[in-house]
Amino acid sequence: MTPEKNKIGSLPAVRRLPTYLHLLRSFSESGREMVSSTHIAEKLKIEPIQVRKDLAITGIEGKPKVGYYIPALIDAIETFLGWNNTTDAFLVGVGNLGSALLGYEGFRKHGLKIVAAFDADDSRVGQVIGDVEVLPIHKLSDLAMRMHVPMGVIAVPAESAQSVADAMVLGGIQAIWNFAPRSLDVPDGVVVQNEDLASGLAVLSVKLARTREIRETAGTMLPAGNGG
Amino acid sequence: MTPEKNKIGSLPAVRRLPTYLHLLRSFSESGREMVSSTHIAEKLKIEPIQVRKDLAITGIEGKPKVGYYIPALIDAIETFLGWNNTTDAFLVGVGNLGSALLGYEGFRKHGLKIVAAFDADDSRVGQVIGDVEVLPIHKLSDLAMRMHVPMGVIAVPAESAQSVADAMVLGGIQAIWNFAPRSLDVPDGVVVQNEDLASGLAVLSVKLARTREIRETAGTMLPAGNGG
DNA sequence: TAGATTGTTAATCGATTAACAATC
DNA sequence: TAGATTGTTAATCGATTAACAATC
Repeated sequence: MTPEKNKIGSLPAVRRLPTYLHLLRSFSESGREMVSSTHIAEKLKIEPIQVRKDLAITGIEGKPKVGYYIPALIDAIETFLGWNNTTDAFLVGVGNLGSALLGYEGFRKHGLKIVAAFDADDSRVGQVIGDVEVLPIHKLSDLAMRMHVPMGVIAVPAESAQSVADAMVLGGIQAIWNFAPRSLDVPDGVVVQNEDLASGLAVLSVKLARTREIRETAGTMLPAGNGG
Repeated sequence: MTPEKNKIGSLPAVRRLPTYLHLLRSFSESGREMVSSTHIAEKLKIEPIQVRKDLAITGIEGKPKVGYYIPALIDAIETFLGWNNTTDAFLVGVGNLGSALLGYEGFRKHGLKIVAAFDADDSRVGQVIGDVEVLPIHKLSDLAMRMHVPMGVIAVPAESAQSVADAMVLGGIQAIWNFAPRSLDVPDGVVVQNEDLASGLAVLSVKLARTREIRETAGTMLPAGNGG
């Protein structure tokens, strides 16, 4: 009954929440007020029951026959994710990916504010990317401690990821968003989210290979393709 | 028995394969030849049985008591993912993220080669990023058709993602790696992999909130923090 | 009211984990 | 040989889907 009990929600459901949020915001911008699970499901090509189950973890309640009140739903998702409060973060590694993350305005809408960037490469130190100056990596721990920064983003090569994580832990950082393709050793109480882009590519590669097989098999089974 | 029957493997398992691959390559570089599931599991902090199950989808077989022969294992994973052949791809949208993807050398190791980039913004057309010149978006369909490009990468804002997908489909592209935060309408036979960075951030945000709750609860239950 | 939609409770499905025989 | 590790078959766990009573 009470919204937001100690529900955590299944992780797959949590992963889907930002997708709902995007859609709801676009509905909201086009002046819409109410939406049903059926309609959301159609747009996202999933099942209505899954939509209702997913939204339930935020504590929101809809109205039978009517659906959900969009502003309340947006607020419920944002609150559940903690995205209506800003979380400060340090980013380490201002190569291609790091610079892209630093320059991405959209994180603001996700409550994430990168307040400082670091790099081990002296030639990058002093650069200003986005609004942020790149600082030498050895200043990270101390600064994180003094600023009580809760989150760190790792965008360095695999080889240096662990040492960066160590520095973050030393600085009291509690959550690490890790874009380096290797697993990190951190003490209990520090949470890590690995974001290996190669995972998505792996799935896509396998799917592509499969559709090709199907296509070829179909080809040998028919007299001829309906050629062009 | 025969390696690579029509096994597809569970998607979560496929997502983990690149992680194994990274680790195995680093073992390989340090001159190692054999590895057991136990050892892989330790490094990645997962269960040995999961490692064996995951590796089994590639068709590889290990030897009792000894483990797996690393070069064969690397080859099996690469073959399963199709990463030992190069897949050509077009990338659309050379903003922050698009440029980062374009500049990322590591995709070569994943069999992905971005052979052309496109943008709707005239001021970006003609720029050279990585080795690739940025072309006007209206050339995409025709060029994709002539070059038989199988894969497209979408790195444009949500609003223009669908029209880019349409152009890709028109050009005969069969697999779309979509970094725009919205779902795409594509015909049957075209596969889409959505890569919404916000999903990972959502999970991390919820985990962080949870650890904080635990910390605070623990705080109220103890006489005092072991201060500093 | 009648009907559409929610939210709960149960059933199914798939992935992970456990147990253990086979084997080098 | 003895023992460690694989790979198979079974059990558990969790997420998705289905069925349906509650309700605006």
